[in-house]
Amino acid sequence: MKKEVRTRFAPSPTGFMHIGNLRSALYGYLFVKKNNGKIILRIEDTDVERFVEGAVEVIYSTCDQAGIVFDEGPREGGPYGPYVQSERKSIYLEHAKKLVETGHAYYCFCDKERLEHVTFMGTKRYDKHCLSLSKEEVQRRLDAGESYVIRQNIPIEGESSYTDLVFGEITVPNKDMEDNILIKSDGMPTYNFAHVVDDHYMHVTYVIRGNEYLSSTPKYNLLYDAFGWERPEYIHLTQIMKDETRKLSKRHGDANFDDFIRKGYLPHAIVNYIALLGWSPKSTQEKFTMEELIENFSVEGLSKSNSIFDEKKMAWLNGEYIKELSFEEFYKYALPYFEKSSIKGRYDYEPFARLLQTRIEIFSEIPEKVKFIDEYERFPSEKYENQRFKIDQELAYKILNSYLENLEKLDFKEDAWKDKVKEVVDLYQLKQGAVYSTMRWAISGVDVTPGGFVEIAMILGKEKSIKRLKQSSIWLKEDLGK
RNA sequence: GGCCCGUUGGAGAAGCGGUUAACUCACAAGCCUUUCACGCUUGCAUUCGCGGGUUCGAAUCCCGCACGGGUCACCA
Repeated sequence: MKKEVRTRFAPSPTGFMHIGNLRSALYGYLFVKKNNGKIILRIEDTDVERFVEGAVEVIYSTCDQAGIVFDEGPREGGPYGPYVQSERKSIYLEHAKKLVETGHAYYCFCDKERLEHVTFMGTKRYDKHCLSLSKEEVQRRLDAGESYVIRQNIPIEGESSYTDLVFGEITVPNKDMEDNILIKSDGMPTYNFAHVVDDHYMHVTYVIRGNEYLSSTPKYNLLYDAFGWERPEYIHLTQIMKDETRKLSKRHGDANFDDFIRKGYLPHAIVNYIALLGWSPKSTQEKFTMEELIENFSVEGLSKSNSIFDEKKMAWLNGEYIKELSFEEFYKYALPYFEKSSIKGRYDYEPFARLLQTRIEIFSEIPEKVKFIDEYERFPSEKYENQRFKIDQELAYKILNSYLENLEKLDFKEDAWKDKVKEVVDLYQLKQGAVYSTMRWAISGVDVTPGGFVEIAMILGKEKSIKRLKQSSIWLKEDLGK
């Protein structure tokens, strides 16, 4: 009978959710949903010094937004709790003692000074010094209240191997593995030990985690063997990199889920993007709903080499999702960015929003795109040149001046301003685009605007529009040396 | 440095002994257009880190080298 698929996401509460972490959670979730299994959330807080208040909330809020739901965990409850390691402290000590009894572990009383100079088999490793202590000696020192740790007793001979579902067979010589600490002197277990006993008692059958554990996994398997427990399957995940040599980490900034949300990314766009970073579907599909990700996920598609994070591609994907939003949804997301922009409270946002929906990839572009409303600065006259419409500066100058003629008398109505364009078109026998292109430059002074000349003029109002057009005519005249 | 893992264009990647080496982003060119953007079309690896070998045939199998990552904590 095939064993039930159960995996876990086991972050330590550091206070933020790194994008690589999120991806591990995602893959675990996809794997489990695809195989009718369960995913549990376990908080690994055995490092008392690094604990951050509110960190568990950050983990949950991130996963909630990302659409990752756990079957068991501190919030969900479940039959194998508690799901927070600090609440399981006594279990670990008890199990470590069992290992001591069977000779798979031993007490160690070595102090820091000794540890600093110790070498073993030519390397700087613990030398099994305390392994040779007699039972009585150990008991005596324990009774005397000496500080101790419990170390795993790893054989010196032979080698250990296992099969990882993505990397294949991994073999590590036993002599290369150190007798690492299972129980720290503060009585807390180390990761190395705690996760093994938890995974066993939580019936975890698939361990999905970062590949920094790839070569230490044999040690953990030795622990499973020592207890007589069944070893789980392993799926080790590659790293997400900033560039070829650097990991994407919080130290470099911008790697947290929350940062991207704040920048104006849609949660699902982030999820979709990171799903594709290190995993590839059998088809050429790029956009996936969560259901489709589940449907298509398979460990064969998992990559064996690290991937470099490319925010440009994520932005593209985000833009695709933005275009799909209904206008109401778009407006809801966009609103805070308008509130942060220079037009805050002075214009109706809606016309801008309508124009912007197909023109931005991330919401944080909004303030920038709207800035031209207040800012109008001299720009190089070369900007008027347009190969397609065959415009040079000379022609731009003529167009501009013809347009300006009797402009004050004109009604400030959209149609009137459009008719004026036609007039100039006829005058010089041009394509409409030539006039619009010139006028858009003259009135905005920037490369990109939401909407064309007439839309901008309507937003700016008659007075401001005419003022800008006159100004641009003066600048152009100067540049032409007239 | 020892051990473990990896290496296909600028980025993500498909490819699993015979393909014109998919596809997406980026980039470039062109088309369309009342600007910009969207959209559309085309281009972008004569070659798969390098060198050998096996084979009629290698990105795909084998060996060596180089490069990159991971790991060697009372951190996880």
